[in-house]
This record gives sequence, C-alpha cells and structure tokens, in this order.
Amino acid sequence: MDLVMEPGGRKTAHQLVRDTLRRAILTGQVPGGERLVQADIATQLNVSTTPVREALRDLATEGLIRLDAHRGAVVLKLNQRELEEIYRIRRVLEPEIMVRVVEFMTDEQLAEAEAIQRRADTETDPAAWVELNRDFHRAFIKAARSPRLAGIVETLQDSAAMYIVAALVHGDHQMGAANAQHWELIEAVRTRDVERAKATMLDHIHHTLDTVPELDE
Amino acid sequence: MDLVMEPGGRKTAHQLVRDTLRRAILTGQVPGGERLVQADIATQLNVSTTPVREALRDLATEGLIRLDAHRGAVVLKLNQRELEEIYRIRRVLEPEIMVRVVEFMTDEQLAEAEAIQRRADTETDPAAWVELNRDFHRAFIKAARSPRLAGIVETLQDSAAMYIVAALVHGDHQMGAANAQHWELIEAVRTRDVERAKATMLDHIHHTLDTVPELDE
DNA sequence: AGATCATACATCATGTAGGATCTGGGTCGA
DNA sequence: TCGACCCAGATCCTACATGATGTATGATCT
Repeated sequence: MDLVMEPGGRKTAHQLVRDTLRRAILTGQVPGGERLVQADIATQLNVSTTPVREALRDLATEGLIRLDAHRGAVVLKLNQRELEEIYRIRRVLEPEIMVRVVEFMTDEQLAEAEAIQRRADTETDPAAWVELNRDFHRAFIKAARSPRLAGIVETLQDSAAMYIVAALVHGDHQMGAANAQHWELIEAVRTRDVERAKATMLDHIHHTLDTVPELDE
Repeated sequence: MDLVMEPGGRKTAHQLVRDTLRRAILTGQVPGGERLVQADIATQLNVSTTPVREALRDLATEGLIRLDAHRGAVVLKLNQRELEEIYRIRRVLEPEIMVRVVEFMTDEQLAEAEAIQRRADTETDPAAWVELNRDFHRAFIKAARSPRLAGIVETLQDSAAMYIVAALVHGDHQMGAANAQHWELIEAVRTRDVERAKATMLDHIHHTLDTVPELDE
C-alpha cells in the first residue's frame, strides 16, 4: 500500500512520521481516543510540523484517525457497529480475493507466507503477533495481483487490527485458532482448491469477529 | 445537505485546492498523464505550496494521482486492465449496498435522488452529466448508512469517472441508457424490491463497462 | 441566585516565506 | 559511446506568522 518508497531505503520525514505513528496506533501503543498534537509529535521525532501534518492526513484517509479542521487529530476508537461494518465488507471482498490467490499465487509466495506463519505459531506477544498476522494476510493479498482491491482490504484490516490487539490483551481472542486457520488457508491454496479457500477465509473472518469482545465506549 | 460545514461556509485552503483539483481531474479538464507542479497550482489558486501538498496527498490516497517522493505528482491514466479491476470490485460491492439502500433509504432521500436525475435527463454536456451521475450515485450510497463502504465505492467511482468522461467525449457511451437505468433503480427502491435493485445495479455496472471503449496507451 | 450570553485569553491548527535537498537532464571529457 | 560532473527546476522541510477553537471569567437577564 506504500505509495511512496525510495530506492536507497531512505525515508522522507513525513514517511518516518507516518510509519511510526501507524505502528504505534496498530500495536495499541497509542490508545483509541487519544488526541494527537502536531507540535508534540514533531518535537518527539525531531521534525517540523509540516511533515507531521502530511502524515496525519495520510492516516486519516486510511481511517486510523479522525482529522477535523482547526480541531486536530484523534485516534479512532471503533465501536461494535463499525467493527461489524468492516467485517461485512471483508466478508464480501476476501473470498473474491481468494479466487485470484488460488489462481495466481506462486510457490515462492506460498513459501514466504508459510515462513511468516511459522514465526506466528510461536509468538506469544499480542502486538508482535498482530503484526505477523498482518504480514501473513498481506502476503496472500499481494498474490491476488489486484492492487486496488489489495489496498482496500489492507486498510480495512488495519482499522480492525487496533481492535484485535485490545481483544488479545484482554485475553478473549485466541491466537491458536487463528494460526490453525492460517495453515488451512495455506493448504487450500497449495492444493488449488478454490471452494475450500473461500470457505476457510469466510470462516476465519467470522471466527475473528465472534471472538472479539464487545468493548464498551 | 451536509450539516457539518465550516463556519461561514469558508473552506480551508487545502480543501479548496483539493476540491478544485479533483473537479478538474474528474471532468477531464486536466488530462491523464499531466504533471502537477506544486508551485504552479499554488500561484494559480493564490495559496502557498503547503496546502497544495496536503491536497495532492489526499488525491493520491484517493487514487486519482500518483505521488513519488521528490519527483512530484502525475494524473493517473487508467488502462483497460485497471478499469476492469475497478469494475470487478464494484460488481461485488454495489449489490451489497443496494440491499441496505432498499432497507434504509427514506422518502426524502429518494426524492432528492429523483431531483438529481431529472436534471441529468436533460443535461447534454458530458462533464456536467458525469458530475450529476456522481451526485446521483452518492445520494444512493449515502442512504446505505455504511460510511466505510460508501467511501470505498465513491473512490472507485471517481477513479472510473475520468475514463467515462473520455468515453462520453468520444461519443461511444450513451447517457440515455444510463438515465433509463437510473430511473429503474429509483423504481426498484421505491417498491422496496431488493432483487430487482441488485439486478438493475449489476446491469448498470456491466453496461457502463461494456460501452466504455478500449483506450490505447 | 441561577442561568445565559458575551468577552478575553490560551492553545493549537493552519498558512506563508524562504532555504535545504533531491532529481533528471545536459555538457564536457575521455 | 559512455561515464562523471554540474546545473536548473522542483520537492521537501524549517521557522515564523496568522487564524480558529474551546475554555474560563465576568456581565446581563430572568
């Protein structure tokens, strides 16, 4: 989803801010509802406010924060209804993705997904696991060769990720079940079984939504 | 209309730039492939470069332009494959939307959509018609009460709009057929006929894709 | 007195101007 | 022909100025 990337691995200031903030938000380091003050972030990361503003604008379009004119940025806190909306959309899009994954995913890409999942199997830290989970799904999505669809689903996943971390910390969500479903996905793709891949993904989505607790406002 | 509005109806500079540029791109006033130079836009709209940069960043996440670090912005020119990807996604999402439209759309909202369509019926200028077309679809999408889904579909529609304008100008796409289908949509919603609404929308999407010519690179 | 409205101020987002840095292309030399 | 260097043009960033918003304080009305 990175629109901007430089060859030498050098980042511009606003990329640094954007990536740092996104990671902080997705791992739950910055909780939902928290206010993001431009000047504070700027001094903390040793940059000026302008790149911070651009980074905030990016995160706003990604749906991670809310940005009101003259009023500043707030980290979004999803409620149950919004989480359900995200999963309602994913329920429609992800099977469509799996059709193409089964068709296009190369053995190398599959091996890469397996490698990620092997690390996820032994990971116990919730924040780290969520990142591996994100990487795993991205490996699949990338294989679908549908960049716009990929961008949409990745954005939805990120928005939900904030919620998942909270659920993991509260101990209500089981990483084990998700790991098992991931392996089933891998198996379905390896055998090029479209129906099984779609069904497994649907199951995975439903399961995740079901095990996430209703967080109070 | 929107209850949320800047006090005094005033827009911030970057909103002005964003809306102006978007309109210019969607109406084909700024053709695909064109380079957007920050300083030029700034002087043209009597603002500084900073709000221009923010506006460009917005349009980049919306998928209307490409923004490379240190290299500037270019208006995207879709090829046939990308257009088909957009319609592949819309084919899946829009029926889902219609289910909710039929369920939630109020009579006032329906009347508003009709008013827009009445104006579209007599519009002959392609660029103006495309804007009315956009407004019409937005009136429906808004009624689905699913803000994220709405944002996704609106973005997809905008990306495709550039293409549609080109098609209209080339005379290959018939506005009349689209107008007729719009009225059928209105009728389907008025009678709360979910299946007909979904089918009509699917038809509408396919028809649009079919009548858009293959543009060469 | 209690509530409502107006005013003043602190805080922070927004906009401007100008300098630092990068890119792409052209020139020179081998 | 090819590579290294250099320069123009544009992006990116900083520092400062401006402007909007929310809050606290005090005035006015019921």
